Amino acid sequence: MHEDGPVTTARTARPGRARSEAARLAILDATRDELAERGYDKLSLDRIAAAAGVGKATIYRWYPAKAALVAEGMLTGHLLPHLEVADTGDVRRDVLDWLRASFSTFASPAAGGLIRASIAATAEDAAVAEHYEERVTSVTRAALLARLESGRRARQIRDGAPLEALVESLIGTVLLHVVTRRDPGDAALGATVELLFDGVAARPA
Amino acid sequence: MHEDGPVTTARTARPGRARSEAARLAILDATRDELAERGYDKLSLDRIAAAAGVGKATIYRWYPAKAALVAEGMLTGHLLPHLEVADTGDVRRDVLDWLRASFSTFASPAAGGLIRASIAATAEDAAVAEHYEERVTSVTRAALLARLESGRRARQIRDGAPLEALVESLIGTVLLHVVTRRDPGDAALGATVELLFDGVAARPA
Amino acid sequence: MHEDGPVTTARTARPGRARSEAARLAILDATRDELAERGYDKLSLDRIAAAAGVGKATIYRWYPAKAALVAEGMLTGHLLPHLEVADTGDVRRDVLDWLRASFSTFASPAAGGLIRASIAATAEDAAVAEHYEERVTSVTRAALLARLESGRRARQIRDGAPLEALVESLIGTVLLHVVTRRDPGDAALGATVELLFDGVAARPA
Amino acid sequence: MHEDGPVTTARTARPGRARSEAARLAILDATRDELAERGYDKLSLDRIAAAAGVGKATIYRWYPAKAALVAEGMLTGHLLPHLEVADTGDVRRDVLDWLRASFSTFASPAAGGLIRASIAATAEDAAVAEHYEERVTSVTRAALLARLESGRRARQIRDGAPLEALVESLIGTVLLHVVTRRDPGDAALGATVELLFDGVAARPA
DNA sequence: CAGTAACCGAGACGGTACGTCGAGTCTTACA
DNA sequence: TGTAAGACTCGACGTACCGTCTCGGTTACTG
Repeated sequence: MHEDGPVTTARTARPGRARSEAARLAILDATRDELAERGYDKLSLDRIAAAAGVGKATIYRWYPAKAALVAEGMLTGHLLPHLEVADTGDVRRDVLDWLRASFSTFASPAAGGLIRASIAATAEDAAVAEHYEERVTSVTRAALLARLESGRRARQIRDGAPLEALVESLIGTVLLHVVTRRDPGDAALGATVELLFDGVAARPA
Repeated sequence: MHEDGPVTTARTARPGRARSEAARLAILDATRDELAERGYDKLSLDRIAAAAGVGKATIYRWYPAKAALVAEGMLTGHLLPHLEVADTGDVRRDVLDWLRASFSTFASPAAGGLIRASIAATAEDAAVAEHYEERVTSVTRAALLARLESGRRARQIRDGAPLEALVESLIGTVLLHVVTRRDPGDAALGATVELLFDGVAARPA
Repeated sequence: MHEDGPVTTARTARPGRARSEAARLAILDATRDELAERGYDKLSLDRIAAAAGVGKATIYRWYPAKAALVAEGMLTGHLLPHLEVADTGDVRRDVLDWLRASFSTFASPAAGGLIRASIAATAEDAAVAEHYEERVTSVTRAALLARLESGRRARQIRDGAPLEALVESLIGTVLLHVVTRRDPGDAALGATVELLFDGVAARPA
Repeated sequence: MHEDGPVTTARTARPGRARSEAARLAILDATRDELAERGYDKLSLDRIAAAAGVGKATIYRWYPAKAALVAEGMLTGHLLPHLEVADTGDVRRDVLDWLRASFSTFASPAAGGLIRASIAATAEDAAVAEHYEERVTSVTRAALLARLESGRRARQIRDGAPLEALVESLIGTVLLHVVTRRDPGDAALGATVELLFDGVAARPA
């Protein structure tokens, strides 16, 4: 009656020197700095390696290509900050605050450069796009959707409202302004919230 | 590449050649093909020059850098198709049709690759972003806005409605799906139109 | 692209910028310095390119590989000095002087390093060996042979003497000492000349 | 004899696992194969380690550097075959046979590649050159010299003949042909022997 | 006979150099 | 004199090795 044999060693104990998590994190940090400073297509793996104090081969040992490195950085939160959606009880106000926070975050050169680099990487590479969707956008999407559903339960949002479409419009609006580098005034953000909650259709009297 | 007609008059003119517009158009065509096939950051001016039958110096005579070439290509319509906004009298339907046409256009690999390359170029380079906004987005923006104002005059849209915000949401929604390569079903497009016209707010009975 | 141009452009007048002879010479000079300092297998094309003020691609435009670069340097005399064989009327003395000059030349670190690097390149690569034989060894061989034949005409060397074998022995002796870095004394050089002229066989009384 | 405790470790046996002679021999065999196949400067310790079924650190535990490995391989006879000098009573014939055997051995691709790799290593590295001289060349030198002195005792070689110079010429001639990859005919070997025994000087009648 | 110290295969590490390719500039021959 | 062709410098790419440093694990001497 032997218990579990060497089965547990099957996965964790490879031969050879263990891979250095410290090196991996140094690479991601250096990548974030380079991306913020120079953008995606000016990214140089030579510079990243030098800045991280790492051999170039180590980068390729972890990530097969430049795009994968950027993708990994995004999904581990090393590159992009996470924005919470508050719940004050007033769903319109919480959505507006999220919009304001998003725009003020991405208005800074560093965060703006990072997000634009991520968008460029996403636009260039389908695999990166998938990572981005799964690990970044979907988190934001879910957070917004949860807040909206909470608002519906609070009877601030009507039953049957197209909440998914609302989320897409919110994120899309932010994305559009980030890409075109336009800064909407606070009034425009208010107008967006008005639009999404009240619509534009003429009301039958 | 074609021959200019009145070649025989060359004696009276200055020595040298006067054929330039054909080369310029060949460059733009080759750029469009390369962008659609390989994307922005894999764009090679050597390949473009070879494909256009043109010397590299000729490209630099017109465009100071790679980003400027892409920007110029976009604003002359060589890269991106222009989508009309119809006016059937029913503004909801016309907006929905524009959404459908946009998605079906960008779902094709060629047009999708082009628009994603443009987005990457835009995200990389502020000057390209400005060009893009001035010559491409603003055209679409104006066309949509004109249709919406026409709808307001027809009493299908209420006075004081945030039409600019609506336009941003529409374009942003399209942009988001293009970048993430997700294909919304037709039902989702209908939900987006419903959202933008009717809002989500609970109505006072 | 049409082909009704003058046929006379066939070989000498290619289109495009002419290849820079100055760059080629700078490459060879830098190669010589690197070889003398570090030897053949520590030779770095990056360093050569930097020292010559030349792009690495330019080196590869001229020479397909490291070995070919070294071979070309040798055959153009950029790497190895040429040693003359004097003709004072006394063939033994002239041969001895050539031996002395050869050893004193190759005893210096710079010339010794160069010749050893050339030997390493020759030993590594058959194509280099062929170049070396055709352009370097054969010149020395011919010069020595000419002097020996002149000595035979002066009745200092017997008819039917194996002059080619003598040349091989002379060059081989020099090569052996260069490779093993041993410095024969002057007496040993004299003994070599005595050997080659008088032989070792016992004489019938 | 009481104060210093661990002095007794001066015995041959150290604590810990003994070094594996089998691993050392596998390394030398793999080195020989790699050298014959690819030459000295393409030698890869990674490949040697893999071929020998040995960790790279084991190689460095035995040999401090690539050059030392090659040197050690040469002096243990793992890399180069040893050529005997026969003694049939006829010294001219024995020398000629040694020359023939040397050339026929080094004419084979494997032995030729090995000897050329050794020459390259020797030319590159002074320490290797010293090893080579001490353990390889000097053995051949001594064997040839012994045979020549035996010939002198048999009155086939005159007293006072420069035997060391003869040995240098013989080895140098072989070396020269190995490096330049030229194959002398049998007649040329005969001419070399004639040269070394009879000289080239005109004889006073 | 249990400890333990040096060994072992394996392979990741920081580096250096490779040979290729692309950007943007400059030069030559031709039209 | 403008254009194609293409060589130029510069610099990044992704790969291969070097020589070193861990890993987990294996002998074989020692206490």
